[in-house]
Amino acid sequence: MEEKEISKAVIKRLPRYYRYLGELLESGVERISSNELSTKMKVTASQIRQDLNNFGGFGQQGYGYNVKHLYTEIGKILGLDQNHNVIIIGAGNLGQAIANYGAFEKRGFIINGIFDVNPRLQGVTVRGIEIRMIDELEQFIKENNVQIAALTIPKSKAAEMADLLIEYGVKAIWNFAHTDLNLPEEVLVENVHLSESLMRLSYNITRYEKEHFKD
Amino acid sequence: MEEKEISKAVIKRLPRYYRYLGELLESGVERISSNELSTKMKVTASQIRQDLNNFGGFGQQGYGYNVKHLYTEIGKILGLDQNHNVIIIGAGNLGQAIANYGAFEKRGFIINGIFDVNPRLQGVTVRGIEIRMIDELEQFIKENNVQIAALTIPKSKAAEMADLLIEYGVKAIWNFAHTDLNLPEEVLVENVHLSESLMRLSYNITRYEKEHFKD
DNA sequence: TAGATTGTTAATCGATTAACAATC
DNA sequence: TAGATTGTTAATCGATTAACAATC
Repeated sequence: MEEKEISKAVIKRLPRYYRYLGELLESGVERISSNELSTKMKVTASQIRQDLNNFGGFGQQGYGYNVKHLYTEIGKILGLDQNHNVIIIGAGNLGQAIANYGAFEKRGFIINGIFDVNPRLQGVTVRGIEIRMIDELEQFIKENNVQIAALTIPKSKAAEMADLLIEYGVKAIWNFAHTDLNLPEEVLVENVHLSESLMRLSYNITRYEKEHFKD
Repeated sequence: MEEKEISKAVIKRLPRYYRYLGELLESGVERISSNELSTKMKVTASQIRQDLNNFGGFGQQGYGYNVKHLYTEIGKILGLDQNHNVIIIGAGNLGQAIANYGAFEKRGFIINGIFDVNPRLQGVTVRGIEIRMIDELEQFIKENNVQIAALTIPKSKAAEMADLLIEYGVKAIWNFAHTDLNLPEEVLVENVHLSESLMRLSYNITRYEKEHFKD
């Protein structure tokens, strides 16, 4: 069975579909057409149909899409029907923010460990999760089948720590450090570069000001 | 003078160029060719030259690009040569993480206020910045010429708060709430949807597992 | 059956890469 | 001047949108 490669652009949009469908589901909507959804989401109906058809025919001519069914199916595609064990490396504000955000657990992302280098934090708990020291890392990853590590440490330490995490068996890194990690191809990395996001905002402010107050 | 519209794809890449050039500068590199940079950044040299030429001819034939000069120029394009006043709405872990991240100030993003609804936090300081109550918001925005608001509150309150911020004069919103804000066209919004980022990671893990352990 | 809406092919648009003349 | 490398045009590739036959 030849799996056709799904483009990154499509994958990037999937979680947003999932979010909108979840909200529709909550508000009791049973079915929706690509056209109605396109109005809500401000994308073209054509794109919605094209995107969904990458994964199968979820709709029905003359009817549209069943919200509950589509929601479930996209959830499966995104792997949200399975649990993922997550650890957080770095118990600073950002690490704690992630640990405290309950909605992740609801989606199957189980945070079962937080690690830090600061000995003062040893044993402190965040949302019931004990902060551990790095010397426990290897054993913990292996014993708890940890798949994802959220990396919320300064960039100076990030590359080294990422190597270690991969060596110990982590499969994917959610990287909040402001640097690119150079890891083997099979390691999955999702970067969250907040400073880059802020710079894009700054670019747009600057351009807007130039356009409107040029003199 | 007719400004040609710069594509979003290009703008998205600019901060990454800026980061790499900053690192080169720090390590004392004086000049670099599109080819060398392309190797470091894992993009094509052609793309680098095309991207930069949207903004002007920063290079020199036979020489390449002067690192210092290019760094400065990209900084200007991104608006990092000017200060931007930022407030944070929501003094939770995420809000505090942003407040505590010193590198933003270095880039001209001056955090001069943090707001929350929790009266217990009134007067508490984060990195020397006092947490204020929402009833002070309007006056504060106007008196301090606040351009950017980082929105780190639960999604149930986000839309309403965003409307308020715009009404009070904020020009741009850095949105961390897991929802889309429907604001007037001229308001600039940069979304950071962490749950969507995590879902993309989950998608890739799931697909990877299917490919390698299909049976 | 008539109406609605999908799934899918074809057309368009935009972004990336390749190529090379210009020029330092 | 010869070599290197840009700036820029042309070619390719991929993603989005439009159109419509299939079908519920």
